[in-house]
Amino acid sequence: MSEGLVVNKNRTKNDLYETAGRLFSEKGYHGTTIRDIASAHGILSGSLYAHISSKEDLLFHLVDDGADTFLAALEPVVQGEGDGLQKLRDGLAAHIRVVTTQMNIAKVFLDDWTALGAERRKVIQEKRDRYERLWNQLLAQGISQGRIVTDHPKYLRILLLSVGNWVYEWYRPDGGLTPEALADTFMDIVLHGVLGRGEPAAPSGG
Amino acid sequence: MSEGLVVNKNRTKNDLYETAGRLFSEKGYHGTTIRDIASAHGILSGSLYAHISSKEDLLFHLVDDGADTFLAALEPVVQGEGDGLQKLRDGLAAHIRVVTTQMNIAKVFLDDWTALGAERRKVIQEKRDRYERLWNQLLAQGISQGRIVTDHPKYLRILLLSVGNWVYEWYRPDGGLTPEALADTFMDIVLHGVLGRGEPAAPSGG
DNA sequence: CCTACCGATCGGTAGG
DNA sequence: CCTACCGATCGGTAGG
Repeated sequence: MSEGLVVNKNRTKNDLYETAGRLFSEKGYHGTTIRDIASAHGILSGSLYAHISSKEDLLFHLVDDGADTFLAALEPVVQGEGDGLQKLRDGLAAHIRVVTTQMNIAKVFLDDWTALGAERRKVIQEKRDRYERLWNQLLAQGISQGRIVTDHPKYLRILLLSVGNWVYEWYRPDGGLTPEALADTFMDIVLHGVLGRGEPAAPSGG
Repeated sequence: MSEGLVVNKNRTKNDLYETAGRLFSEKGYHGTTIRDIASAHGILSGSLYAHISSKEDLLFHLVDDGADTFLAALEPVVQGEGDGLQKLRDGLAAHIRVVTTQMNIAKVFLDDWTALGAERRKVIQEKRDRYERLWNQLLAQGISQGRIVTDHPKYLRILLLSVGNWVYEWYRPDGGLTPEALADTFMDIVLHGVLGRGEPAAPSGG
């Protein structure tokens, strides 16, 4: 019965990653000090090294976790059966769901991975490439089914990922659209276009 | 006649801003030291302070310059006469032109402005708000002319700016599309959509 | 996880 | 723009 009172105990490594992720997301990797992280975690800076071996270790863990999260969200969509249009929408929703529900990890993955040393950056670059290939597959499926028609699949991919990535810059969890509603809204624009039937304005003086 | 030999002299403040902009863009504000900048500029770190009064001064100048550059590019488009569709395309082209031809300034403006102190961040926030309002005006013009039809003008603006901003993450000046061609490609997708005439896949087992 | 500390580097200054 | 430097803070360690 007294276990409800046990707070601030039994902090796990996950707490530490969460704290670091929040701070890196807010102030960037280089803008966050070891002492910031330790202080937010409620310990002294030297004590951090009982859990990690370097600041960059912390960054790599978060970035790698971010990469895996995006991959794990998209892979079942690409491999699934069904209509290519629906799958594309599901892919965008999966991406936006990661960005909105794991905003810190997504932001650190997207923004701070370049702070990694060459070797670890290469590991992440490979996962980024894999993620891009998954998107190409997803688009290729919709195109081969005739559900998507475009002369510029590459720029359609760039457009979708741009809009999906940029979500972390403006999205606020409280009171906004759900990730699914967001994906639907963006997909509606991209699928049907926004061109009206109005005529071009007459050249002035004509 | 000997003036052709006078090199590495007469460095101006603009050289310094360019150097700082390049380094901030590459490694971020916090990832760049005063000594990095001085060294790339060919002087010692203490000598920088003959030109600037603090590292944050340097950042503010670059970010503010970036804000003004985006505003100056978009304002004539919004105020100009003509077809709302063409103006929207011109607005996107103007934005992408800034990002691609002044990539360092654009990146520092978009990425590093949050490193500013509260007061200066507020100055930039106001210019960001102004820029957003300009985009809303531009969209409203196209909508009132009936050239643009959408239930979600806010998300159309977000989509266009997302795709415009993210350009700095992947664009490489050599061998890529021109800013105008890029804007045309993205606008084509957004105006006409990419929905094919294919039928939805039949439910499996149906 | 703390005490106590390390060498290196940070942004910045005085005086020329 | 250099010489010569400052106090503060950085990431990290030894020993408990």
